[in-house]
Order: sequence, then structure tokens, then C-alpha cells
Amino acid sequence: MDIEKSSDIIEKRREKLSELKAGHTQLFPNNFKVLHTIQDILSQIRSHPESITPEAPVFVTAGRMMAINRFGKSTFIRFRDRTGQLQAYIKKDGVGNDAYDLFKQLDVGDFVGLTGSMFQTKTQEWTLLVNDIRLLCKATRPLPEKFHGLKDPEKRYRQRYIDLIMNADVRDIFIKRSRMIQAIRTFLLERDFLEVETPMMQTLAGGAEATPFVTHHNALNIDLFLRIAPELYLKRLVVGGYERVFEINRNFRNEGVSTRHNPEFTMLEFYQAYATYEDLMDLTERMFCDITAAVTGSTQIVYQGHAIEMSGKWKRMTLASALSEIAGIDPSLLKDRQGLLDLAASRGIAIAHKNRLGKIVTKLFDTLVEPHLIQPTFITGYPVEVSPLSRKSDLDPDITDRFELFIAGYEIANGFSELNDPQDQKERFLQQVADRDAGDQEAHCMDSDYIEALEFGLPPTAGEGIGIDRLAMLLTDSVSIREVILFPHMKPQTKTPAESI
RNA sequence: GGGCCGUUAACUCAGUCGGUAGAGUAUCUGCCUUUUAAGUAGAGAGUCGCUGGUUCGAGUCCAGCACGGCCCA
Repeated sequence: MDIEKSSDIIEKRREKLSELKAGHTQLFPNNFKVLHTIQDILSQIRSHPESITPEAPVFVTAGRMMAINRFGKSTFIRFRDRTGQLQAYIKKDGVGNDAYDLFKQLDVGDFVGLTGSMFQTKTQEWTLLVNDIRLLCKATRPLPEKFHGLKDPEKRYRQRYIDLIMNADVRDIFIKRSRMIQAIRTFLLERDFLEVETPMMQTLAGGAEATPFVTHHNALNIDLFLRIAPELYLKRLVVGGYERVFEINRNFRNEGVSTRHNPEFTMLEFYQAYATYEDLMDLTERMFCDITAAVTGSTQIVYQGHAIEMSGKWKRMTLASALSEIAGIDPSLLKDRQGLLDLAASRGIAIAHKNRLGKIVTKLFDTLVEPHLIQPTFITGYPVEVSPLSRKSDLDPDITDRFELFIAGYEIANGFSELNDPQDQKERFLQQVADRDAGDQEAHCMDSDYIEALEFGLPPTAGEGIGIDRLAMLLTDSVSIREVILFPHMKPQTKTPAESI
């Protein structure tokens, strides 16, 4: 926002500011000591109502004024702190003529420090009877209108602080998000996992199939990539002897922005030695059940009209059976590359013809099956071609010991038994390099340093990644990822010619 | 990347067939010592996203651009 841009309202407020300053009112003091939150005051009333009289006890509290109703010589205000909202009543004969005249200069949006006791109005509303009021911070810009609030999504995202001031449901989303992450942390710490941080800037961006952002280190004069996943570093830590590790942090992927994609997003990844992908499916069921209960108080959520039950055992099915049962594809077709390409073409699904079989199958699954998986469902049996870091199944060398979790039609988690055979891993990387040479920009690069780590020995391990933003969307019934990211990515606003001079 | 929609006062929104820009809230000046979107009398407030075009005349029609939203890839 251009600070020079001003309206008559802002001009008037600035004049008011100068007048207050000229009258020796301190506009931005910082020596007011808050002794009670609004919640403190209200709980005292609830627990000891007999102790409350219009004379005592005296509370010292502070907050932002959200509404002002003036009547000549007395005024009701509504103010808010982090714990809630309270009404206060200020009378000219209660605070004195000078203080009252000064108070008349204040606006909605200003912060005030209030001292007083509690009484009930004739409608029985508990109200702070103010005997001293202090300006703590003057707001020079007006808040949006009290009834309609702030709705413009662009302004809500760009100036999230106004959104948070005006919209209680938005405040609630980020409180829930914070509780959710806390619940995850607690769940993992209770199971002896160690929280770690691995590099955000990497010389080689691996661990996922995505295009990375590039940045440059001046002193070393090398390009670095923002990580697309922490996976390969976390597994190096398991090699190092930390048998259970997790990281909750940002990943960066250089792709389109949509209601489900932000260039930077938060992932949980965790790795557990001596576990299999099947152990992690069990663990995930318990984790999601715990988290949901911690955030919402129930194990059932409603997402976009769908009632979703998180507790109990979730459905598990293979990719192949999901394709035949849900998409109605003849199982005999699943090994027939050309047949699948024809089928995709007949259903209007665009697939690059050079793709290998596994990629075609997965693509068909994404479009034909994924949207139908509303209740929590584990899909297993992913093809080797799309799982370059997963252990091959002992029963079928074409598929891996891997699952993905779908809820409400979206992929929420991805886990597998880790490939710990360095020779096999090297061959998979070589295949990825070939895919990349064939034009697949998102295929892995060869990571010999990681192969070397595997050669020192990665114990049998299973790992999983969970999209934290997607999970937050689910638990807050949000359709857009921007609703669960405080400052979602926005293109810069272009200045008008007049402003840019 | 494609399609559709939006951008008008600080905020939420109207604006008819192309003819001098509207409302509510907010703001300012009054009255009002128990209000609840307080009431009441008055007043001020606009680069109609930007740049061009058509026209005697454009918020309105046309083109391009920017930003945003939704859907699709």
C-alpha cells in the first residue's frame, strides 16, 4: 500500500493526531501495564460472582476499540484483546472532564488501556465501569465497516492483518492450524521421534518430482535450489543413527498457483527405522484421529458438505483394484500400454505418448479415481516408475511398498518403505535421468552423495509425508489453500503512472 | 496456458437506452449519562483499475494491459 495515498478520513485523523500531540497527549506510550485479560475478568465473574461490586475489584486491562456508541456525556465502547471482547462504559463524571474530552477525540481502531470495575447494564450485560482511560496507540487509518466487514479477497490476502481484525472465522482458522501442528508434534514426540531441521537451500533438489526455484550464492558463486522435499536429508539422518526423525517445514515448488497450490507450502515428513509402510498406515490412522479430536473436539468433520469419519480402520485398496472398481477399467487392460492410451484419449485425458506404463496408470487414477475417494482411503501398489525412492514389493517387482492417503477427493499423505539397496537406488536414479533426458523436467537427478550414504547402511525404514496445508483445509472446511496460509503468494501490484514517478 | 466473472468514496454495494456520480456504514459539526448495526439534525468526501479507440458526449460500447476470483489444463 502506498502510504502517501490518503483520503479525507485519513487526512482528518492525521490532523487529529497533530492536535492531540500539541495538547501533550502521548500518542504511542509503552508504559501501561496490563494486569487482566478480558478472559481473566470474565472468569472471575463466573467463578466468584458474589465478589463483584461496582466499586471492586478494580481491573486493569487493554485492547483495541471495535465500536463506540457516544451519547454526549457518556459512552459505551466495545474493545477486544486476544482472549475476547468486552463492553466498557465511560461517563464524564466517572473519569473527569479533561479525560472525557480527550477520550472524545479517539476513534474505532485505537488501542486503549482501561481501569475500572464491573457492573451489569439494564440488559444484564457485564460491562467495565471505567474510572481511568489511556490512549495506548492511535490508528491513523479507519477500519472497514462494522456490519459488512472486509470481503474483497485480494485485500484480505494482501493485508491479512485487516482480515484478522475484522473476521472472527479467519482468526479461528489460524488458531486451529496452530493447534493442529502442535497436536502433530505432541503425537510424534510421545512416540520418541526427534524433531530436526534440514537444508532449505540445496545444491541438488531431490526427494520429489517437481521443478525447483533457483537462487544464487554470491560468495561461493554457485546456484542453489530451494528444496522441493527434505526426504533425502532425513534419511541420511536415519543412516546417522537417529532412528525416528521428523521435520515440519516449508517446501518450494516452481509451478502454477491455484486453489490447491501455493509456491511455498508446509510438509510434515517423518521416518521410522524398523517400520514398514503398513506400520505407517496404522500410525497415520491414529495420528489423524488424535489431531482431529485435538482441533475440533470430535473425530468427525464436515468438508464441503461431506461428513468424514476419521476414527477406526480406513479402507485400503490397491491402485489396480481402485481403477477397476471405481473407474470401471478392465483389469486386463492395466498392462496394455497402448490400450490405456486409447482409453485415456476416449475419455479426454491428455497423456504424453512417451510416458511409461506406470505413469499412464497413475495419471488415469488421478483423474478417474481420486475425486471419488471421500472417506479416508489408503491406495497401495504404486508402480515402480512413479516411485523412484520406494522399496520394491517382494511379491511383484513392478510395484512398490507404498501408499497414498486420500480424503475428500484429495491426496493428503504419501508413505513408503524406503529403498535402502544402494545398487537398486542407483538404477532407479539412472532411469530418472533417462526420463529427464526424454523431456520429463520433473524427473530426479542422479544424487551420488545420497547413494554413498545408503552404502553406509540405511536400516529398514518407512517414511511418510503429510501436506500440512491440505490437512488444515480439511479441518477448517476451506476450499482454497489461501484460506489456510496467512500470507499466500500474490503477484505484486503494479503502480499507476502517477505513483511510480 | 485457456474460458468465464469482477475492479465505482475508507468499507459493502447500486448505477436503467451512452447525457454533469448514488446509497448504507464510516468521517466531520450539533443534540443526547444504560447503548447493542443506538437515535437524531445537518455537511463534506470519487484518477469509476490503467492505456488507447469509437462518439458532440463513455462508469456504461470496443481493443489492449494489470491485479483478483472461480472453473479447466
